[in-house]
Amino acid sequence: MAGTTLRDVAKRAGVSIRTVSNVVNGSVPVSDELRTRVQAALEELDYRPNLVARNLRRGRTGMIALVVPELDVPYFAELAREVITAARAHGYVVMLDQTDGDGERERELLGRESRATMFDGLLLSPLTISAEELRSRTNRVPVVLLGEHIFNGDFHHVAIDNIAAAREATEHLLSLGRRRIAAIGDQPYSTGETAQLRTIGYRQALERAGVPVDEGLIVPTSRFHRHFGAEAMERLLALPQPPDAIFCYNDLLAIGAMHALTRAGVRIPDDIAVIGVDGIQEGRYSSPALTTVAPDKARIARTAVGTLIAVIDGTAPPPAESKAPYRLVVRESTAGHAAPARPR
Amino acid sequence: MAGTTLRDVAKRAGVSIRTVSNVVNGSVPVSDELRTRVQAALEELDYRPNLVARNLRRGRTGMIALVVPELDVPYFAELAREVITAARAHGYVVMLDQTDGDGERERELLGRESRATMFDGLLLSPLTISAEELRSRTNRVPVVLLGEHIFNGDFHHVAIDNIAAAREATEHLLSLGRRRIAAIGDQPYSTGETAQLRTIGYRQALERAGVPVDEGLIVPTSRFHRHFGAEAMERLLALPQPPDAIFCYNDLLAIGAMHALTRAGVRIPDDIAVIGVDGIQEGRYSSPALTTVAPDKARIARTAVGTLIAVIDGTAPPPAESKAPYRLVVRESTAGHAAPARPR
DNA sequence: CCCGGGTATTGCATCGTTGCAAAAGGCACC
DNA sequence: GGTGCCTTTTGCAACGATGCAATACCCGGG
Repeated sequence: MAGTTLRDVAKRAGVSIRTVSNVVNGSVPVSDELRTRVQAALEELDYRPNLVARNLRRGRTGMIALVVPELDVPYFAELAREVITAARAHGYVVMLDQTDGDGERERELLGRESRATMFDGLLLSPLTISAEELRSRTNRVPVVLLGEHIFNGDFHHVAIDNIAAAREATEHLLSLGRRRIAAIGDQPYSTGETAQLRTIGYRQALERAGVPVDEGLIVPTSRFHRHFGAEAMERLLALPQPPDAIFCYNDLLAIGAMHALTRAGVRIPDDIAVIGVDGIQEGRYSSPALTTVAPDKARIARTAVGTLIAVIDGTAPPPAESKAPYRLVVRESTAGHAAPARPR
Repeated sequence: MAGTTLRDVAKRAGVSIRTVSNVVNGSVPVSDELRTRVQAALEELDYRPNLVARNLRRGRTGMIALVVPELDVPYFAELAREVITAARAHGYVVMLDQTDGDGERERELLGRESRATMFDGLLLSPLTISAEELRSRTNRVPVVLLGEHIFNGDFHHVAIDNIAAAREATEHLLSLGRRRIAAIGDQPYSTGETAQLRTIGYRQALERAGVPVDEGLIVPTSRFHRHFGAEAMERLLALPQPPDAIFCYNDLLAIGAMHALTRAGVRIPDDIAVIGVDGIQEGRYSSPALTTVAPDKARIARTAVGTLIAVIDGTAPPPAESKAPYRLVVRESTAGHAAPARPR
């Protein structure tokens, strides 16, 4: 049951434990004769270093944790993939955990009995936890935050400019000549910072264009899932004067909204144009294909991982906010059925 | 930098290290007086147990690894979510890794320098690695395999009955009166075991119904992504006599195929009916909503995690194949536009 | 033949925790 | 008052690896 240890190999090769260690690590020179003998013993006994022991001794585990609300939300899955790739490039592996958007779960993560001590650092996509709590709880575990959640400079933080992104999305709809533009996804309560920023951007665009804001066209949703997008859309369709375009705060809401529109026989984009945010792969193959504001996930992941590792190594500058790039990807849901499908 | 240790707390409370440990673990009785004093010291110094040290001492890490080809493939993301939930119920956390379907990466996972020793067990969804390699490389690391990949009883293994599932999918299309049924997703080469099983089921259904198999309607795809589904569909549409139904080997292929159909102006299901496999959430909100054979992912996850932990604890029966349940979920892509959208 | 200087090898301590078993303390009973 | 038993507390060793510094070895030069 127990694995082979350095001691076993040493005994077998007739050398000291330390010499075997030297052969394994290659840091200290070892004579050809002994190296050969030791390597043979390593092979024969199929030695694998016990990483737990190594980690204890070295004081580092080579693991970082990525904590997201839900893994089966495509944005997070796609981001996770990029984070894993970025971390691997630095020799780190990634432990994934999901909080289900449950504040309790987020707090537990940082609590007394948390596993946080097993990781060299934490990438956190916080949903409900406050800056205050975070500050008081993360005792010198390096942390980098992902996504907007208003923070005051205590933490490194990687996100897109949500206000600008929302403004550009709305401006795109305005540029099509639409004037009754609805917004789906506001969260006007304490933990909906990201949503609130997007609402600000939406208002800015309308105001700049001189279009009055109709508060009835701003539909809040409790979460950013397809189902709530469909529900909100149905409510909007029931209005005496329905909108002619929809800005959804993420792609899942948009896909739900389009589902409701299609079922209701409304033509997209002819009757109502739809735009989302996130740039998930799903939107490329939806019918119609979804126009979206796509954050550069690979860039976000690289920046976040790079920053986290700098914090771990103690070479990081003081905490700062890093704005990640994004781009508008125009597809059928705002541009008619002309755009060709693109291969992956 | 270094965290507070038991030694620090002990010094502060004026007791032995061991007593502090007893208070922290609660396993051994401690007098009220000392407990109070120790707890105060724990609070003041904000002690967090060093899990790496604890793991080394206990010989267990409480971590299992889940290795999948790609995290941003919805099926795996959804499965991962269930695995994390199931593992948590047993007090385990899950480390996620992806191999990108790269055999090298899979092999590296089990090699000399792998991190496998950090985990109590491995859940592996192998894509290209062979049973032979696996057997020779996994030295007493408990392993449970997910998904079909032909194995000969050396490993615990959780999967649906792919032949039966494919047969039922095809039979569903037959029951609609369709006779020219195409199959998208065959992989007639060494590492495409899952696909090959589905092809067998497809053939069985046709044969039982007395429908001759048209080899030209079986379209292989290198991978199970939306893009390849669309590509395959285009090829089928170019046939002199196109099919009237499509069995796609997974939902992503089906969504790609539907995308191509919609662009080509083909009506679904009126002209061509489409069915997939996997039961991913995306299919509920696609236009049209996708009929699918949905494996019970929660059940798969619970069974796999439960089995793995049994292996870890040494209480597992000998390796066996465990067949997970699945069900046919009929939606618009085979049943017209009658089915109501269901909330999540 | 002895010594200096470089390289190769080794022993010891340590990372922070827990298992084990012995020591210390308290109490009741003879 | 001494003995034995039970409870609480403690010391020591160990998990398996690596950092440090001391030792052993080898060679050339005086």
